[in-house]
Amino acid sequence: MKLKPARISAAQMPPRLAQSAFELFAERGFANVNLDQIAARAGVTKGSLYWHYRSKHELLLAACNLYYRQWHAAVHAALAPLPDPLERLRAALAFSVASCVLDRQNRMFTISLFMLMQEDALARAGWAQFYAAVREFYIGLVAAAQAAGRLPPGAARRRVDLMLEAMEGLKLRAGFEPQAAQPAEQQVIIDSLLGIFLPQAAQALPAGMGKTQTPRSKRTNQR
Amino acid sequence: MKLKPARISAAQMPPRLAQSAFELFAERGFANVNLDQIAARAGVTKGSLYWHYRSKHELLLAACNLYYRQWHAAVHAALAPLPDPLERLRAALAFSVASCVLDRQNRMFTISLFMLMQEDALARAGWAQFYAAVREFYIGLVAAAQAAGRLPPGAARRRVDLMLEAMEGLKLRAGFEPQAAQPAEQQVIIDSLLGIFLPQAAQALPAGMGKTQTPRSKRTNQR
DNA sequence: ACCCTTCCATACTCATGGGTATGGTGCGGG
DNA sequence: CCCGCACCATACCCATGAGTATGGAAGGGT
Repeated sequence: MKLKPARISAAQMPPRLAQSAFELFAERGFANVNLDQIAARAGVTKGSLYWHYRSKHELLLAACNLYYRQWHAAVHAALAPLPDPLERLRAALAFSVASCVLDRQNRMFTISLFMLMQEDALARAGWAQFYAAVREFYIGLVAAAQAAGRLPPGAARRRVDLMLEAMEGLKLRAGFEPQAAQPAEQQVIIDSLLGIFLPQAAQALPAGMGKTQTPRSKRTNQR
Repeated sequence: MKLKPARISAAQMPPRLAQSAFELFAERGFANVNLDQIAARAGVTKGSLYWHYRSKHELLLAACNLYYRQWHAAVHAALAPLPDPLERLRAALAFSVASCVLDRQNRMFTISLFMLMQEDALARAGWAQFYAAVREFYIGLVAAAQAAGRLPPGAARRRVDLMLEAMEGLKLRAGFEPQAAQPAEQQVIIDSLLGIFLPQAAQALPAGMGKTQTPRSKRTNQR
């Protein structure tokens, strides 16, 4: 790999370590990676690692922030050449599905992160910020497509929320139903998610809904 | 708690240990619970634990299976007194949201389990079976409500899939947005999930959604 | 040249926890 | 009565891995 142990500037050592950490975390999960392996992948040892980071926890957060920044950069790069609003939305969905749902390593990293978030407020805050940014990003895409008449108008925020929740659910499902995570399924998934923004049953449904009576039952709220 | 160390039949020791394991796992996550604590909660020590289970992994799976059985029993008990199909669906959603989305301990257990599934085929198979059963259960409820004219017909399977994925996504979101997991939100969430089965956009708006018109502001999406 | 700061490698400490070895206790049956 | 098995407690082993102590090499300033 590395032909010469050509001096690596110390200034770029922290991101290099964070990158190594991210790759190993994505491969095996937070709990199954130790600091020696991370340092080794970066071409150094634990002594160097502890000079740049104070703890494994700090490195964990650095790896997360690295992931957030790279994800944003990649999705913006994927959309940059596309002018049409609907195509931009479709491309964003395609990238999200390919990276977040179908990619095993990304899933491993994310689920490890969700586990960490259960007990770490900083990790929670970081993800919350990332998620909010992604949400606003999608709302903007949908609003643009609606304004251009490429999507039926209305309820952009709610539909984006539903879409993101469904995507997260799909991610989890892909973890235990490998057949749902085949690359061949990508287009189906994208169309399905896109269908959330087409509420008019334009999605290959038998159009037979005559009675749409609203339920008015009383609720019993046991448990 | 336990007034007397009154002999506990050895036959009920395995489920007792599995129950203790489940409670501790739900409290702190798989990785943060050791076998001594599990045994102590069951009123025994590790020697006894290893007589009934061969490894922590085996106990893990037993705790999962216990959870699956208890969940099925609880949801069926909640629906038993309800005759109306739509009320049954609503009650099932209420129970699912209360137990799977809003309950912190349940979330902790589930996310630990998803982490475990990434590397353990048996855990994956167990959850896949549970998930399939829940899916069929909901499809039955929806189909019954549709057949009774209480829901617009069509696409029961697809909508149930979308609903379950959204619920899983909500679970994850509740983990890092505590304000979305307040008990007060329960009814909003239930109505929102129920709205998936009412494709005509007749769904009540979730709170905090005053302006439903399409925003047309330009946004700069840096960082 | 010299020192001093930065950066990194080596070798250690030490807590943790899964798993095991072994010995004890209660109880049913011969 | 006592033997033996089922069941459980105690004490141990030991691999793992985070964190630390320490010393050495590189490079810049004076």
